[in-house]
Amino acid sequence: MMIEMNIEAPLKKKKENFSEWFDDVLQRAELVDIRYNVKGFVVYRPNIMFIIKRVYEILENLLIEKGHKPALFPIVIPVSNFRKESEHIKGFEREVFKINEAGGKELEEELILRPTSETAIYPMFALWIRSYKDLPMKIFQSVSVYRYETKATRPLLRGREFLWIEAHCAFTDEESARNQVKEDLEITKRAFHEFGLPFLMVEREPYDKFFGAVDSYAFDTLLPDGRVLQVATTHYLGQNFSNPNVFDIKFTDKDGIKKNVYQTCYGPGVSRIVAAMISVHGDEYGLVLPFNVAPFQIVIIPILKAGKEDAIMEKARIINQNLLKAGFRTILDESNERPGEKYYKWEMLGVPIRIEIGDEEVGKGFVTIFRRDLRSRKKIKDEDIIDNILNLKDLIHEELEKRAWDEFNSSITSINSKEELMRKSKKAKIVRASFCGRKECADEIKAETEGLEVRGRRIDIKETPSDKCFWCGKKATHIVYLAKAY
RNA sequence: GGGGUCGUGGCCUAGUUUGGUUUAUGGCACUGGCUUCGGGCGCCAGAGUCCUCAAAAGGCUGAAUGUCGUGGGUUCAAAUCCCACCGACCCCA
Repeated sequence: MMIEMNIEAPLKKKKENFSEWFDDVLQRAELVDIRYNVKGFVVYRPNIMFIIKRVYEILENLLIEKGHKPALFPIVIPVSNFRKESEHIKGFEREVFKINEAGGKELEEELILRPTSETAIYPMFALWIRSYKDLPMKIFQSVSVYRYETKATRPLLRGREFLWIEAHCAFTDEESARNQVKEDLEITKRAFHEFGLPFLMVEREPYDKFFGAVDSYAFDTLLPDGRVLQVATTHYLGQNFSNPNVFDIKFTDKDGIKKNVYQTCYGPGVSRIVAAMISVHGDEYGLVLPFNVAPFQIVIIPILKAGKEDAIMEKARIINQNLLKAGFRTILDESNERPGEKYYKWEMLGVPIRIEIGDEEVGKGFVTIFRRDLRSRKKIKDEDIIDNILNLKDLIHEELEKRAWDEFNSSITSINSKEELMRKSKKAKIVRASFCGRKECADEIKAETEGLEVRGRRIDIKETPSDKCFWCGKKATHIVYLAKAY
């Protein structure tokens, strides 16, 4: 049974002005406070930290399951470490924070705040790795990193401090390292399944690689304003960092010969993943969280009536206890607010399921179960509550994920020519086209289309291009996806 | 990197055009009370930048001084005009 509700929404529709909606929901749900007085830095408030901790937990568990071990490296890196890999330094030096003074004295050697930790971790790898028996070495850390972004900063989407996990691995040979990249992709796919987020899994074009990588792979998701957001990357580093001219990470192999390791690194962006979940699933009533991510999965609202308070509260407490025993994260809202006020509050925070218990529920032996995603109600008999929720949680997740993927897939438009692109450019969010692979072509596209970027080629499926590049008409080598990006 | 718009109590907003009658308008949120609860109801009252002083805590009262992002300037007089800085948003490269 569904009940139609014509209730004024606290937020505007996100499709009308995503930017405004996003800022508004961050404030109304008390997620981040942007008033901290340093540009590009925000305060993460409790409501979002509970979500962030769940995201970390999901990703860390997947990594640990695959044999990664946690570690924690210093936030400061000596400039001399940082300069060792020439491409790496070239890419990052313009956006690092530097410390050159402490205790009122100039430091002997300048330190940087990690923009990423290759140059902090790999010198230690060089000390730790001695034998092929030490390999593979798989280490990760959950930290914040610092980049002096010059483009406009946005809370969660692009900050000068952001949260992520970085996993760093070393192997005896190229094949093992390349397999690690595949494993990283699998981990990301599984995690994104939990998050209910759609993605494009691509290999970045050669000129668009991570600074210091041999090959770069990335996950892009799509925000409601039509721009894509890179939410995770994994890189095959080869021996770029391990060779004798850089960190010289070497081991003695079975054959007694000293060899340099092959490496990979992997970085899912936690701030951005949370931003994407907020943006993709949320609506004009606030957050909509996937069941497994939600810090609270079920909220129980007692609706008191004069003279019946005790019976109503007792039923609410019993049901709360039973749900806790069944393993759900629940909360019983016993505050003095009116029921309507509680509905708005918990809907804003995205709790997937709400159970309402009032006089009628007590008298007739049922509860009212409300789904946050559809905002619909059903009456469920007391004895069926647990079964119903077990069923409902899968259903909710399935539908949430499907809605997101449908929206995502319908945003991809295939294009055969420049003219077609210009004609459809208003509608097309993600563009699929045959491409020549030249950087000059990509630059030209970006300049002439208000920022459409070549994001790369898909790696989950093989796609055969037609013979001509859609833009320049020269020979096409592969199919790429293009989008405006954050 | 270039250009534009903007910054007023916790949040949003009126006032800026034409400097003075503003001890800054209204709403939300907040505090106390009534209301006792099926979508954030209604009514009453309060407080609402910061600091200092007097009075034994709190409350209350009174006084001086200040206040519209920060600092400086013009002026008898500045939220309002000018300059610089900081920050936000949008557009372009």
